[in-house]
Amino acid sequence: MRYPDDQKQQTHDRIVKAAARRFRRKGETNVGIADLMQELKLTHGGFYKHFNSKQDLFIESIDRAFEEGAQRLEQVIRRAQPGEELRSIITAYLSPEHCSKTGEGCPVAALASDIGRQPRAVRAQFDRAVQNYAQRFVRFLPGSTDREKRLNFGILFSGMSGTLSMARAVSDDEMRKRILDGAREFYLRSFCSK
Amino acid sequence: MRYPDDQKQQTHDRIVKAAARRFRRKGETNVGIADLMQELKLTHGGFYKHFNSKQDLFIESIDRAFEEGAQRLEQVIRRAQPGEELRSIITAYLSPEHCSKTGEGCPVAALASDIGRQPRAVRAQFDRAVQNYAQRFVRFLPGSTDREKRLNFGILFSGMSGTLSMARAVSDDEMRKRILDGAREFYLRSFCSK
DNA sequence: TGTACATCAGTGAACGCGCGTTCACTGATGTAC
DNA sequence: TGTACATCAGTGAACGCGCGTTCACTGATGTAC
Repeated sequence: MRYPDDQKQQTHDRIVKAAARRFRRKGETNVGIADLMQELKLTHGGFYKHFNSKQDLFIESIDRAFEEGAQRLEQVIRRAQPGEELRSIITAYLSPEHCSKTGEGCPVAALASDIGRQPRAVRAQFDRAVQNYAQRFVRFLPGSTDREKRLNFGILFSGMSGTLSMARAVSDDEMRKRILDGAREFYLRSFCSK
Repeated sequence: MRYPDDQKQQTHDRIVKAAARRFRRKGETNVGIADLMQELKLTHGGFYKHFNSKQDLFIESIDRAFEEGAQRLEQVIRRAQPGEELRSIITAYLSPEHCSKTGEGCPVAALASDIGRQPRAVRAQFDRAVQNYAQRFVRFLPGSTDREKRLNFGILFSGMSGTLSMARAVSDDEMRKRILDGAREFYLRSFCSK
């Protein structure tokens, strides 16, 4: 073969990585295959050597975005004082940095409403990605049973994602800050002081 | 004039009303002018007698969606037992009915991430609409000052909107139910039992 | 070792299609005389 | 009262454009002999 053995896989990964960011930043419909490939110094024709359709790429991108998000979270946890893990998670999630970096941030906050409009195949992948994501972090949530911890995970993350979306939609900087600060205090109070 | 005096205004309103639903159901980019006009038995050319651009329609639709949302909420409040208003609001917001009716439901849950990607003009209108919406309901929120009530309003509604978006994105019916039920209990506990 | 051939990731022109927007036009009515 | 004209909401063909997808092709390399 004229290309190194793993070249195809590498290109595939580069496409998914770039797409995972673009989809979060611009939304599903506003990402074009040609633009995306051009960013990677490739031409649009080659795209279909790697994916059957834009939808397939979107599905893989969801997975990738959750994996990135999980790794970011694990880093936050590693840097936290023992016992302060959840506090760190909430503070990082509702920080101005996370708010401004949509493309590198939480896929739920960036894509939930897009995904709600997608066909079942996409939404089923979302289910799996969320479940896997949850599994890696439930242990830091309050609750005496696994069920309870999972429930709290869903409440906390879906709530924070809504706050983040809202903060991003708002145009006034003061208003955005108030939304983020208010919610941060609330979630810390509700989940970290028991 | 060949048409009744208020015909133009009426058509304008019909377009905005239909658009407010479509935008929420399908997302900003997935709504086409021609389809929208066809729904109203009109042709696409006439659209520009009423609006300068699709963006202008989107801006008016945001207002309209919030107004509809506010009226729906006021109806919920009117039907509630005195003192149970906030409880009714939370229960209605996180109900399966609201979850399944994206087009008729809360504009924040349906459009927040779309709006975050829009130019300033659109987002500024969103600010105003949210402020006005808040003003009509803050009195039902807990808090000893107006500032505190407003803060709680933002926390509660942005949180619930995230939960709703998440519930809509998920493909598994059981999972969706768990998300909604869990969050409903949580918000009732946090905001209604003090 | 040298040569002919097969492989296949990536190229770029072309496809049909739907979009937002423009514009010359229509035709029922109100108004001027 | 009758007629000519102005108005203007709505029509529908046409515009340029970008999209997702297809496909015949390229050309550097590995392999067979």
